[in-house]
Parts: sequence; C-alpha cells; structure tokens
Amino acid sequence: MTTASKPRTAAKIPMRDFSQSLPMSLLRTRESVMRHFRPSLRAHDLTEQQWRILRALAASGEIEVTELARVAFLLGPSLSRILRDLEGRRLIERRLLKADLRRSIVSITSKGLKLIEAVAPTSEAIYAEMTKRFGARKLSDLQALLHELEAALLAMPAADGADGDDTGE
Amino acid sequence: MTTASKPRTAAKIPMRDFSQSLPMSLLRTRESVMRHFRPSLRAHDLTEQQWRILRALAASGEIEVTELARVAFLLGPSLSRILRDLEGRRLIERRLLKADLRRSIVSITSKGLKLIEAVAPTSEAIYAEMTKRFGARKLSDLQALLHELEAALLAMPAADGADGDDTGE
DNA sequence: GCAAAGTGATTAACATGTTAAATTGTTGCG
DNA sequence: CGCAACAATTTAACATGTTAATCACTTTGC
Repeated sequence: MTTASKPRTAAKIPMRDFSQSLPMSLLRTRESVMRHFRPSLRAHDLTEQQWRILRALAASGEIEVTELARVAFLLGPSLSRILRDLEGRRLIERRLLKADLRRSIVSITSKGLKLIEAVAPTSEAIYAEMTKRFGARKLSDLQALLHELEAALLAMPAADGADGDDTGE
Repeated sequence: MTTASKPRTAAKIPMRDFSQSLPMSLLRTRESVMRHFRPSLRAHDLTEQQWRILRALAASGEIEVTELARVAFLLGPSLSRILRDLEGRRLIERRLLKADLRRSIVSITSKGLKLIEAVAPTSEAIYAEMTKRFGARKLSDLQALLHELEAALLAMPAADGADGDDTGE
C-alpha cells in the first residue's frame, strides 16, 4: 500500500462501511453488467438509453410518450431529447393523436427494427455467457430478490427532508 | 407511411422481455432505494455523488484523487468538478504531494464532518427501516449475490464491438 | 542532462439525470 | 362562450456520465 495515513476521521457516528452500502452495490453490479454491453451498442452508435427506447418500442409497438417514459425508465426531459435525436436518425416516428393534440404516439421504423436485429444477436450472446458464468438459478434468485426489494420499498412511505436537527417548522 | 399501426412489432429475434433485463432490474431497484435517501440529502444541499465523496473521505481520511475516484465509483472528470465545488464550500481540502506535484491529497474538513454527522442519523434510520421491511437475511443474501455476480463478470472477458455483421478487420 | 514516453489530474464536448418553468392543448363550469 | 384549472410535452438550467484531448509533471533511455 501507499502511505497509509491513519484513518484519522473516526466518525462518531457508526455508519455502515461505505463501499458495502446497498446503493453502491447495486451501482457497481449494474456497471459490471453494462460494461459488457456498451462496446456492442457503441459499435452501432447507440447509447444505453437509446437502446432502451428502441427495445421498448420493438416490444410494445405504438406507445404514448408518457407510457414510453415509464417503460424505458427515463424522465420526460431525457426522453424528449432522445426522441428528437432518434427521429432525426429515422429510427423512430411520431404522430399526433387526433383525439388529443397534446399527446403523441411513438413507433419504431423499419430502419430502427433493422438496427435492433443487428444488435440483438451479440446482446443475447453476452447475456447467455453471463448466465452461464453466474448460473441460471442464481440469476433468477437475484432477479427475484431485486423485485421483492423494489416492492418492499415501494410500500415504504417516502420520508421528507426533515431531520430533527432543525428547529422545526 | 407510418409503418401501419400493426398490433405489435413481433421481433424476429426473440429477446428477453425488456423490462426484465438485468440492467433494468438493477436500475429500477437502485432507484427505488435512492428515492428514500434523496430528500434527506437534498435538505442538506447534497447530491448523491457529493455524499458518496464525503462518506468515502470520512471513512478513509486522507486519500489521493485517483483512489477516491475508485472508492466513490466516480469517473475522473466528474470527481474533478465535484471536488472543485466541495472545496469552494469548504467541505473538503486539497494539498499537493511534495513528492509528486501531479498528485494531490484530499481530506474532509471539520465542516464536512459536521455535515455528515447531521445527515447520518436520518440516513441510518432509513436504512434500518428498509432492513426491517425487507428482512436482514434477504438483504444479506442480495448483497452476496450482487458481489458474486460482480466477481463473475469481472472474470468475463470484455468483448469488443465486433458483431459479425461487419466485415471485421 | 534531455527528449520521448508515461502518469495524474483537469478541461472540453456532448449526452443524460433532475427539478422547475414554460408551452400548448383540454376540460369543467359559471 | 370565456376563462380558470388541469394535463402532456418540451424547454431551461444546472449537475453528472462518458470519452477524448490537454496540461503538468515524472520517469526512462540514451
């Protein structure tokens, strides 16, 4: 090791080892997964989010923007920018809903579908290799736990920013 | 025209249900966790990344920038910007290493420590509530699987962008 | 010693995350 | 009808993610 300076910041408050916090674990694991997919996406000039959108469109056909945001797990503003770009590249199309001109319907073009078909095999191969290395059983256990945790936290009321250190309202 | 409003885009390539892909699961779960922590951080004018840096510094004392980037799981450019900001707020300090003027050592200030002490109780309380709702055993099972997967993927060679559709080189 | 190669950190440039505000269109109601 | 409240989407503004380039400094080989 390099100069091991004393961990002179013995926090008075005992906090979980930072590197083992749940958000960090989830972040690191996700990155270790994405690291394998990014090169293939990049070879086709796609970012991870653009790929999510194309995948979602291929799976659901026509879909409204708000619903697409929910499915692809993107916030409205991000989605708005990305759709503008993908539309410019003719990978998706938009049309207004006659019944409500505020809404628009997004769909993937045949060019977009071709792109998916070009990327999917590599993507699936990587996923298969991951499954093989990690174990199909453990993978499905992991998925189950992730979903359970998500459900448990959804049911947990969101605390506001009040701390108790403040003087109160 | 609009590629018809066919019911679905029956992809020729069978891909895993998009919403169940591992990266999506990890992303959604992480977000469901962070959703509970963000209000408290925000109440103290801290972003998630700034908090990670302060936590890392509190845990490790003095540390070089590169090592801090590794521990806090941030890329150099992000870290560089955030450190500039945190230094401006007097939450951290930097000093050059005499032995190598390219490097600098970062440490948390007493003001930074006080901020941590102000946030930590709420943070720990939230974590405790999560553990209670999800179950300590399942939480530790999940952590173990996450680490195992991370390790398995670290050992997996990173494929480059070659697809087979390209002419290759 | 010194020029070339290497390393740590920052800057640049562009995409996305995130919250707030603006825009445009719809609806409900007097 | 006319207008206030509401809703879907986009724009704005700023922070971070991401890759490439740059800057400053160090090491290496001659």
